[in-house]
Amino acid sequence: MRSPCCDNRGNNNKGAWSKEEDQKLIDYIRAHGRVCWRSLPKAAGLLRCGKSCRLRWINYLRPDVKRGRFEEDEEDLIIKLHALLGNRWSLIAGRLPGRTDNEVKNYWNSHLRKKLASMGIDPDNHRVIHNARLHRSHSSSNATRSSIDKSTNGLQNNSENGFRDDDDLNLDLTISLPSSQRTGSDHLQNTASRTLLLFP
DNA sequence: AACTAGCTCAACCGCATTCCT
DNA sequence: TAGGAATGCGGTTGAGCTAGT
Repeated sequence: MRSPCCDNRGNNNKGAWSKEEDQKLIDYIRAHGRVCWRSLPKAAGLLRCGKSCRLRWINYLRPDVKRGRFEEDEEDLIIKLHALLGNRWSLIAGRLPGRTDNEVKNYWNSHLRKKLASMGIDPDNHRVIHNARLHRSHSSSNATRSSIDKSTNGLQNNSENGFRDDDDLNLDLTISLPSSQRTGSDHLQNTASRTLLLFP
């Protein structure tokens, strides 16, 4: 029905990007700005599909991409946001300047899932596993855990907001983007009355 | 030194959503 | 308003690296 967004006719490169390809993409975007991704590869002389170029730019080549280890406060923020938003990686990443959705997703799956599990918290729904052995010896784990307790249990028990104890955490939210990305229409709005301001 | 298991992360894939005519 | 094109998103894969045996 719909034609594939990438024509896999066999003349497109796949796999890791070479330095030359990176440079071509950087040079082209510097010269022309962000144009149509579909036409970019041809115009830039790249044997890649537009999707691949977009991903490479957003996740790796963008000048404002922050690389390296996640700070402890970033970890806590990811955990809190995941408790509220679920696997909405792009929304979570939008709250972490310089981080990409792919990076956050990878970090969640490789580090934070295990961290929460080791603390006796189900990483999928952020609820305490009652019969789990809790490891409270690690100080950062304690801090993280207590923050999660506040954010999740606090929500669950927030009767004045009308939340029931068994309310699902997959809430509808009103979320404003970081100021650098915000536009007049750039926000998600829910029609229900449950509005959580994630940050004051 | 050689092998293996586990981990990390860049990249791919397919579906969903938005945009445009 | 419908339908196709373009873009965005989240799940998954696999290559490369490292630690353990």
